[in-house]
Amino acid sequence: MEAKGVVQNARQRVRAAVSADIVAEARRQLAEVDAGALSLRSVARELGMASSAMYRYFASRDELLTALIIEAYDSLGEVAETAAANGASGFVRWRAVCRAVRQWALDHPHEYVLLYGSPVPGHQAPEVTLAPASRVTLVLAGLLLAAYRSGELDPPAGPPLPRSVATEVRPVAQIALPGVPLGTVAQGLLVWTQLFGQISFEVFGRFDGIVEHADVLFEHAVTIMAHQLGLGPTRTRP
Amino acid sequence: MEAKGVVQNARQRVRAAVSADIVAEARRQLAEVDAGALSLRSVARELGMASSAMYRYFASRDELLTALIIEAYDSLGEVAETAAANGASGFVRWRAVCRAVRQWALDHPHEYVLLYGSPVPGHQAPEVTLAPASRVTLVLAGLLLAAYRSGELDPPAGPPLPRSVATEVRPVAQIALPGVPLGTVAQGLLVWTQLFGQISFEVFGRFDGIVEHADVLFEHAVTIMAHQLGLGPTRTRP
DNA sequence: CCTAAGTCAAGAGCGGCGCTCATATATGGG
DNA sequence: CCCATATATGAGCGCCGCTCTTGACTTAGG
Repeated sequence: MEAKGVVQNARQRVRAAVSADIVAEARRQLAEVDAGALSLRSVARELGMASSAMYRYFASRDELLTALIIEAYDSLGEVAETAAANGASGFVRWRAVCRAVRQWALDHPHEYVLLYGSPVPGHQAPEVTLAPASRVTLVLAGLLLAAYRSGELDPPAGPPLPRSVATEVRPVAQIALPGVPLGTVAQGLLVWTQLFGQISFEVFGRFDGIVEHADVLFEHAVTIMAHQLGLGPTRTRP
Repeated sequence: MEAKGVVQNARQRVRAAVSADIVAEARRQLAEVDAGALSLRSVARELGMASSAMYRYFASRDELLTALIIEAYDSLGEVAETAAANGASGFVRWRAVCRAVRQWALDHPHEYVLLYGSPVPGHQAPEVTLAPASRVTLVLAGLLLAAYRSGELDPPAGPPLPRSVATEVRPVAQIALPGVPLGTVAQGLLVWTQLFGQISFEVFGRFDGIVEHADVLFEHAVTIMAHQLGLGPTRTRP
């Protein structure tokens, strides 16, 4: 067992560099071609190395895709965290995160598809992606929790929460939103799917010919969702 | 120019039959493998014909996929239309359609992915898919319109509708929901994305490890969405 | 300093893919 | 019946992911 410091010997150093180059080139190609069409051989060709040499760095095409997925999740997660960092009210922070996630999706459509589209042919999300994948979700949950604790949150409106839903939602609440009313937690889950449903429809082109300015609808959706969460902007000053 | 009747000569007859066989076999394989992995050669192999013979029936793999997409849209559309056909109230019909669409998605996950997942590698939705694709949407719109006309619909609640959203939504309203308040139309669009966002999250496995019984959450989502539309079950008898 | 171990890139090769094309075979209408 | 025409075939091209052998290079130890 050796001392594991940041300092690496020359071998590890060049290995890490080549590995990074491969991922970078793959990410570059992902901007031009979709994940299904991304090929190891093409990446190798562009890097001037034999395709077989790839397998010293990634055991399979799947593993390279996994690296790209992690990178993308981290990129999106950072964007979301940055957006959530500042903001006078919970609503403002919520809106900032929504806008940031949408903008990232529009800026990196192929990577968004990689994360939130249909599972890539044959690709099963491995364990290692779970943590980076949860960053965005945790940002949203943190936002809601902070708003609740600062008393910004209206109690859940609308129909009463069925017992079955309360039971279903309780574990989530205990882990991510302790103390928050279960009705609000349930709304949080619904809003979570709605947010990504909205973005996915736009990125996947499902609004084409139906909604011309998706940004206008998105802004409205953000407001409505905030309202559903009890995060209305009208309540900033009681 | 010949007389175009239903009666076909033997050539056309066998051609149509073979074509149908190809689509059927492809659909069968789609239940086992995802769209990206579906191959012409495999279908041909199973049908006992040369792979090159496929190209007499479908100009490309893309065209076969298009045929499958149309078939799937029609299958889903019919399910939705059937579900919407009966029901005492708008809410009951709405719920029936939601449940039917979800169930179809769970029963045909690969086909659902084909329709509502990320666009298949290189595949651009061709003109011919537009009509079948809109069947489900039209069912939902028809439902809403009928509920409005029968006076079942509560006026839109929540924050007032910004002018920009009203402008954006007006064309949709004129085409599909004439007379319906624009606030409700906007809600309709949001609920539309939310419905498929919810189903997509479930089919794509995004609830794994977070929500155990997605059906419970779905039922709740259906209720909440109805409430947002002004279709609450509490208002069935004024 | 020289050798043995460990690491790496390269190239050939396997089977599968979409797709094309020249060629052979039925088959139906005149 | 005969021939134009629709249909089926198999070889082949250039991709793909992936494996395996081979040779070269770096590193560490005697």
